Amino acid sequence: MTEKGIAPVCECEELHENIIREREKTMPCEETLYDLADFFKIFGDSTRMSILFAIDSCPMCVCDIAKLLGMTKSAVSHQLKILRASDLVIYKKQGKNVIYSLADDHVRDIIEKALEHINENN
Amino acid sequence: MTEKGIAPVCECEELHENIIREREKTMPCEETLYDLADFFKIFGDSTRMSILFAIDSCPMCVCDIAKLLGMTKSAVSHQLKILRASDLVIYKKQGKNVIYSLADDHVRDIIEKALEHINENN
DNA sequence: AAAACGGTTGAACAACTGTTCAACTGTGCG
DNA sequence: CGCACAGTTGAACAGTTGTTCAACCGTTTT
Repeated sequence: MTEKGIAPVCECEELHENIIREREKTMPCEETLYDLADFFKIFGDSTRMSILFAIDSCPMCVCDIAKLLGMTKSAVSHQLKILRASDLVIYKKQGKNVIYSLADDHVRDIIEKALEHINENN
Repeated sequence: MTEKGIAPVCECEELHENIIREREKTMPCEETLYDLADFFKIFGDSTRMSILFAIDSCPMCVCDIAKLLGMTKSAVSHQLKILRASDLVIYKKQGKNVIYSLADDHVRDIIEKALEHINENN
């Protein structure tokens, strides 16, 4: 509560005030921060991560994804909707089936980097 | 419900069964999937994203971060704890202050890739 | 020693998120 | 046509998550 308001009371104010002002200029706009967070939120679920790995280099229909992951079609479909909305997957209809595949290589690149970090820090 | 059980009833079973079996072998182990998701979950919050940008190339104390982002010290500290646990930030004590900075360059790389994707897809 | 400040922590609450369930659409086949 | 199946969708429920609040610890200053 004491941190709020126009007049901060922290004693180090005079010392670090310039640092804060400096940083304020180089900070990305709020919209970018939200976009970034929303983007990463998609990857922050093991189900969606599984789906991405499943269809990586091997397009699959919803039914097969569900069977592979041991989930209901409904649950998979809900997650695919989210992945679609983020342009991470594309799909094409093939008779009764809907075949999903990865949208582009960014997904692979990002996951690659993440694996590097995880492996380095056990 | 119909999807569960040992005997899948999906008609396309015979056709795609081999695809599923193939994919099952190349799927990462469950632990890796959870680790990946947990890792990305950290980035999936605009507050934590803001903190990462704030201390990027400019180490800051908790108090300054709080003032810069217009948050309480408590809220910032809670998030820093999560970032610490994921080895994304490091810190050193300096008198009364605790100075936080980015742990390594992976963070920058990953955010870079994400920005690419976002900018391409509007 | 006492006061002041930076920082951390746990509990509580509100907001969000993922799965389930049931109902529905659309395509293919007998 | 009518049935079976693939897939989607909205509501509901349970589990998770982020912020607030209050109390606390450690260091510095007077």
